[in-house]
Amino acid sequence: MYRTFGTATLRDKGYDGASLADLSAATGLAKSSLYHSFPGGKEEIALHVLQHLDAKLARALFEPLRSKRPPARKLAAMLATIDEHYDGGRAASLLGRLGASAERLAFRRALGHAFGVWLDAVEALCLEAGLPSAVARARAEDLVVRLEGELVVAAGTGDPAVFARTLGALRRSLLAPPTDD
Amino acid sequence: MYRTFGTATLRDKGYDGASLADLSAATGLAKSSLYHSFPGGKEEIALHVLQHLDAKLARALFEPLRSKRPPARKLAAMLATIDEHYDGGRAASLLGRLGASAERLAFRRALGHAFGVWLDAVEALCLEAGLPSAVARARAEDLVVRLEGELVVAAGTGDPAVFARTLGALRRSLLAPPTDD
DNA sequence: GTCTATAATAGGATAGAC
DNA sequence: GTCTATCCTATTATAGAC
Repeated sequence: MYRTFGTATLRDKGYDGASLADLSAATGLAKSSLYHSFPGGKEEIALHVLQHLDAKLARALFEPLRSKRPPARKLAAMLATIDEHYDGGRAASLLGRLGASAERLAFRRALGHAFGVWLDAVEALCLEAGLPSAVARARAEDLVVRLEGELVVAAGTGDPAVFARTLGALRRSLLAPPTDD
Repeated sequence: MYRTFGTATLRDKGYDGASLADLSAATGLAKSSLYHSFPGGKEEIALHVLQHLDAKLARALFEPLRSKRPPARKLAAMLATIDEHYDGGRAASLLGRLGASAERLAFRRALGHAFGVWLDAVEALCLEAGLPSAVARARAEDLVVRLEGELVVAAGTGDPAVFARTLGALRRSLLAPPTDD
């Protein structure tokens, strides 16, 4: 079950950009050794990495919800986790990168599930804060959309600084009473 | 100067995923013919496509600003153009895709410029609507972030429908008086 | 400017020794 | 389970005819 990684390689280079040689170098295992653990080759490796992220997301996002702190605190904790995970906007999104290769139906299910986990966690937080059901879902979508978009724009403009601004905006607005939404 | 395209191929498959064979098929030109026009190979082709998009963005986004219609109308026109360009959320973002290969410094400049053009156009619209300078820039960033993020999430979840919701939200909120922002 | 042909290399994948 | 060696194909790129 291994140094499950290759995660950073796939995140940074994308599915097509990451070669087996890259993954071999990153894991310290020869290519043929990778095939021993993952007979399906690169696709199976990527899938494994995705499922690993899925589990990590579930842990990182749902765990904080179980405490008895007020929703605003939980949101802050959630955003701090996200900030760390994405290295303040400098790291790319694995979900975004692999989503680019989402024609591969092997990835569709896994990606859909991972995004679902994320959206469900944020939605649950919104509901706990007393927002109506429809608003909660829309707010959750908005959070995920803005974070993923932020990473795209940060990479495109070379400026990761705006990531912090978006995190701040989300912290202030996500749980606000519904008005214009 | 050619069927400048290959655009769709690069947008759909990404830089690493699009082979010269793909680009050859898409343009109808033999690979060696592509090298005649673009001695720098795939990288030069991608750069050319990026610059073409840059020009298209400038045309599509700044042109509407020149009319005498009220800002809200201009915004609606801008969003309609964007909706069409991204096929209602079904088409990927070329900027996002090539941004994934932004380590290539050849792309950094071009990407930064294209995003700058887009941001400037939206900022100009916000300023025209009377928003303070800092708010205008932040709103512009927010629009671009949300649209790029929307495309990532649409691809990842397989659901392009939320794109329309985000366009609607932007139409209603982009030029609103500054409050919580 | 466009083509066919071909070179050179990198990529994904397998065989078989240890 | 890990390695070296190898295979085959795809990929980038060039040469040279038309």
